[in-house]
Amino acid sequence: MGTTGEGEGNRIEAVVKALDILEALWQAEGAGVTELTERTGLAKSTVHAHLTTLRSKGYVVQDGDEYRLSLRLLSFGEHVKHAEPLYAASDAPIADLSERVGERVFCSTHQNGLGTVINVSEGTRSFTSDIDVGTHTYLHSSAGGKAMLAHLPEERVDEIIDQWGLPAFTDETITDREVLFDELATIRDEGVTYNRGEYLPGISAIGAPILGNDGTVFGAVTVAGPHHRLENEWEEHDLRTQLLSTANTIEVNMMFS
Amino acid sequence: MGTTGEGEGNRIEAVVKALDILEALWQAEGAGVTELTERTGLAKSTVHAHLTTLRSKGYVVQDGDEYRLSLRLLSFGEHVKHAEPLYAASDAPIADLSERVGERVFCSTHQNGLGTVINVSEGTRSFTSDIDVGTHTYLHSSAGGKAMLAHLPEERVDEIIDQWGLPAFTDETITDREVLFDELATIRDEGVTYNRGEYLPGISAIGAPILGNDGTVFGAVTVAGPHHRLENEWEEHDLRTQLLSTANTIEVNMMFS
DNA sequence: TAAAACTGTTCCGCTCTGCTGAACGTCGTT
DNA sequence: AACGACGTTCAGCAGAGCGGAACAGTTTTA
Repeated sequence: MGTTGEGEGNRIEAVVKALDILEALWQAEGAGVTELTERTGLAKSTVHAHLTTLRSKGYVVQDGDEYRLSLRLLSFGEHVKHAEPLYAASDAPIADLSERVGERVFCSTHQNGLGTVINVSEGTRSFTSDIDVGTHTYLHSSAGGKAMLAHLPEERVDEIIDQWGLPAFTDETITDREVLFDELATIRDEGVTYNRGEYLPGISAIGAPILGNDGTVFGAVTVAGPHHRLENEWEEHDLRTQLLSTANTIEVNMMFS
Repeated sequence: MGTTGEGEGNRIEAVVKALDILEALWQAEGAGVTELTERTGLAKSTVHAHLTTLRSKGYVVQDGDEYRLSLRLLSFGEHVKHAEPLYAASDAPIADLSERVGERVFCSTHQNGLGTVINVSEGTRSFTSDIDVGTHTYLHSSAGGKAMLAHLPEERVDEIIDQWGLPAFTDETITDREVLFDELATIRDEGVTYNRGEYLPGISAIGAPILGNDGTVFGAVTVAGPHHRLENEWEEHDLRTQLLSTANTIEVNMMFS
């Protein structure tokens, strides 16, 4: 996932460097000073000074010659999760849906033009994947993401494309602006989106938006699974109706919070 | 909870300030520039510059005149949670225990001389409390914390007391070094710890350590609930045995990870 | 056994940058 | 219309962050 975001002129370099180090530490799942100098391109002494600072504030722990992210970050994560109304509102509904269909169901929202998974309910037959709570996704390449894009103002969609582009993950990924806008139009008619291997080969998904009274998008619900299995489900159990029902339940929950 | 940690001489001030702002933003659950200047004691323009930096890196979002922590922090939180072997190892066992006893069960670990709750399983009769995943606790005032202290080297316990002190939360909190060490000795005999309103009035808890083969402590399991209810449970269902069994299950799980 | 090649850590000086206080623009209120 | 609150911008000085090199360990190599 892209690291920068925007240019935005006057940033405090020291803070940017500290955050770069945290991100590198995250990717590396723990690393030594030298490894971090390679990953960040900073001087060894600079990395060291930052690590000392981060450790003294409790965000990093030192374990012999290895530095790792500390559990301090957990409280931030839990905080933002619970601060997001969708988290509580989606908890029961997605658990219910995943139990009925047996597949993985997740609820995501958008921020800064990217999607973030904020709640996951495993199905009994869930495949293993790298999608978990906290995962960031591009909006154009996921079912839930497209469902959200379809209900954002068109100029906002343009901004997002300008900022993040339309990178391809598989041969099926939509990379053309016009094609995307066409699909968004049909989504608004049908109420749900499909994703057929546009992000991961062989993995399909169905997504529905979660809307407020005034039409603003709060997020999306997505059911994901292996391509063939989902196609069957879709016929047998009328997945579309169940998904819309779940989304609607979440919408109602959102009104009382 | 204390914010600093240690003196540690040469810290990068800009980074310290950025983290202070993040922490203030966390406490305030979103705030404007002016509120943050009051909370942090920094100049308004300084706060603004930091917020711009944090926003450009995606850690903070701006919503009109209010800044909030972004969902970006969620990926960090989930990362450290899953990087901690205790998380996966405790998931099933504590769910099982909380189902049987009906009370809230949580699993915590220690880092930097503080406890952190890394997994919670709600019981059917759980009371509402501010203890949740990510919550930091002082080790001397919680059942699980004392269970962990009891199996740390004595000099390490001294260090921790020197660093964090023995602050009192209720009249029952242990504030005397000798008393604490006496209690730690009896804990090692009995295998479990009790907490009778030492952190929250009227709330009791029972904790057991999670130990490795070589005797090192990985963490602790704790059952918490209203005082009178827990006393009954304790008699009826022999909570101590069930708790030790759960702790042991987690210890076994830890060996295969 | 010695030395070479790694680590993480410290030191010091230069330059650049982060900090501040004040001024600006823009809302909502009185 | 004047006021007060907010977030934002500006400019200049002092201090602090940065990097290169030297230090102190530990493991690997000859």
